[in-house]
Amino acid sequence: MIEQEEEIRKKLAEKGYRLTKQRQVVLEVLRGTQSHPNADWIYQEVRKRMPNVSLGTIYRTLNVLKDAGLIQELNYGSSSRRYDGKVTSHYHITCIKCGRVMDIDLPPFVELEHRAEAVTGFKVTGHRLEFYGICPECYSSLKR
Amino acid sequence: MIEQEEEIRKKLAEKGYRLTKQRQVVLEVLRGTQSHPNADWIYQEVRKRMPNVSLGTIYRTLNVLKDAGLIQELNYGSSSRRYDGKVTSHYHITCIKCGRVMDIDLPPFVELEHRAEAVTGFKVTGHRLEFYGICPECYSSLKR
DNA sequence: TTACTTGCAAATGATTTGCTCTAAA
DNA sequence: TTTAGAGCAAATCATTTGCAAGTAA
Repeated sequence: MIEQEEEIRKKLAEKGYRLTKQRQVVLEVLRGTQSHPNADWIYQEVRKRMPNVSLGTIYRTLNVLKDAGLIQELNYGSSSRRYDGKVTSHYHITCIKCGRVMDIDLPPFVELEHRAEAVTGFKVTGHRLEFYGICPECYSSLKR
Repeated sequence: MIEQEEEIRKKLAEKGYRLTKQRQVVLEVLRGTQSHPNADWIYQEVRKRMPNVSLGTIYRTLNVLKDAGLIQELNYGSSSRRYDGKVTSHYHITCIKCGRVMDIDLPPFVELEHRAEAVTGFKVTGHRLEFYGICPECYSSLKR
């Protein structure tokens, strides 16, 4: 399930980074949650295993992991950036009541990029699609 | 072309806001540009016409105009929020080389929301779709 | 007249950075 | 052994807020 340590080391090395204990733990924390946490939440989790880690290291680590293609950054919407241990392209939906972010099980709509390319003249390299709505829990509490 | 002053006043009044000179000028600046500027750029522009305006007022004004539905906030991606004088729903494309943001002339894909709703169980209220790519200018300079 | 708004400056929150020491390769 | 990385604290950047004075309705 979890990517081999050597695989991770290799991806880091390609960008000139080393594999450190801190980077390993951040990655494990991110892969071990369904939530899409921000730096501070990750910091609290990592501290449980490494009490001396600093928030600055968390930020630096997240940028390194992102640069190495090991994690994904989801910074649209809220005031702080959120991270995702999944790197395969997929969409998210945010609950406008409780702020929860969920993965959406839909394949990427590549045809959207073709249409954008045709209309703009840009060489389109990617897209981001974010849905907003009310989650089942919040929806039922609205009716109560 | 430009919405009537009374129309603007009405939209503000619906939310309990007054129409002030500052709000008028910010709105005019935003409607008078094709770019999708951030608060600081708007501040510089407004200062040309109102030298005593403060940056705090710009921020407050942008939030008021957004709340009244007179402008749109585009805060995904870059470190500072960008604003758009158009409120009709449309998509954007960002050049990953020069940072330019352009409007895309495509109708909203409402069927995407239906598919997300079917898959997640959320009551979907909206979506945001952002494209990334290389603009024609940057693309041709790459080949030089 | 009376709230709502402004300008100003200080405060806040998220993220980055400089520096010295530590540890990965 | 060499050089990237960690921890700590200070710095930075974008945005918000408290307050006294100004102004739209």
